[in-house]
Amino acid sequence: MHIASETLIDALRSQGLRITKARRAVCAVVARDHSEHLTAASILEEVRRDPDANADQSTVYRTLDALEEAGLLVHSHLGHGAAVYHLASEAAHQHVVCSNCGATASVSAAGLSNWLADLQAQTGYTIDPAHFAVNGLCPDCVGH
Amino acid sequence: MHIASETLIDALRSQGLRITKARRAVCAVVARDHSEHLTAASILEEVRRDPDANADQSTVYRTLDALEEAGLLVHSHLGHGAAVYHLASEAAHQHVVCSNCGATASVSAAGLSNWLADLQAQTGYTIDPAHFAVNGLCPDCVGH
DNA sequence: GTATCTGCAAAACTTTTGCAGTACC
DNA sequence: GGTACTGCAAAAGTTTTGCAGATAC
Repeated sequence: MHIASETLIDALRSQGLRITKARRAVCAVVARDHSEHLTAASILEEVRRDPDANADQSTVYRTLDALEEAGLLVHSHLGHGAAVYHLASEAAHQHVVCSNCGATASVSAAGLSNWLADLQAQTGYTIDPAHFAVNGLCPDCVGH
Repeated sequence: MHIASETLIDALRSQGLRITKARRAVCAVVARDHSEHLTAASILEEVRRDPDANADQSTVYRTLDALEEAGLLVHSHLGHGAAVYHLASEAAHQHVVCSNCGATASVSAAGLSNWLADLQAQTGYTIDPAHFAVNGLCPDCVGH
């Protein structure tokens, strides 16, 4: 899955939001590095790597919020540390995080549907498979 | 499921740990209120309600760590806020958390086994079903 | 021109840590 | 008596907020 920075910018524009240099910079990083586990801190670091495109921490958070509000981005909590951000269009996968070393694995959405339906039936909640992580021990750590 | 404060105390003792007033107080709260979503802050608050049994924040965290180390307690992350603590003996259930209002529901472990086996097969991770939450929208919030 | 956005700085919140003194065994 | 534990205070890490000035439309 690929996405152009312009797609993100256009979506912000269509929400009536203003297009600023800082927002362009954040969108560029997200579009470029969306396959990594982007945190607010790593996005900020990438933005600052470009001397023409500075941005403040708080602006990064506010831009990420705007992108989430627009439905383009989601964040997940992988455990103790910072939240990670993904494109919503790529969110149909699940993170498995090692409780010990923090390593992560991704699992496709295939095979989740029965489980999601069960959960939904039992709770009445509309389950959002994009926004969760599962903890476990990775093969390296299971031997303890 | 019921557990006596003494069971927790005894387990700490059998780990060679010393039994102090602060540890007794934390164990008493955990034993009494384990069915609620106990956070470190709420445990501290309960401990301080008893004028004879004061304890510091850091002592609460250290005691909770000791109980986890002893295998009696687990914590889960339900989203943005503080971790919640449960007795390990009660941990075989799953939390579903509303992304919007924070309401939670619990789901029994029944029906998870196929899904866990799938995850385990796909990732090689030893999945710990005690330590995760699922996000969604509760019935009240789904209408937005 | 004006409402929105930015940067800065500070605060909020949860959790961890260093250290000198206390208390358990 | 000696080691382990406690309280205090401060720090660490992530995210939020208030506000005066800047900027997009």
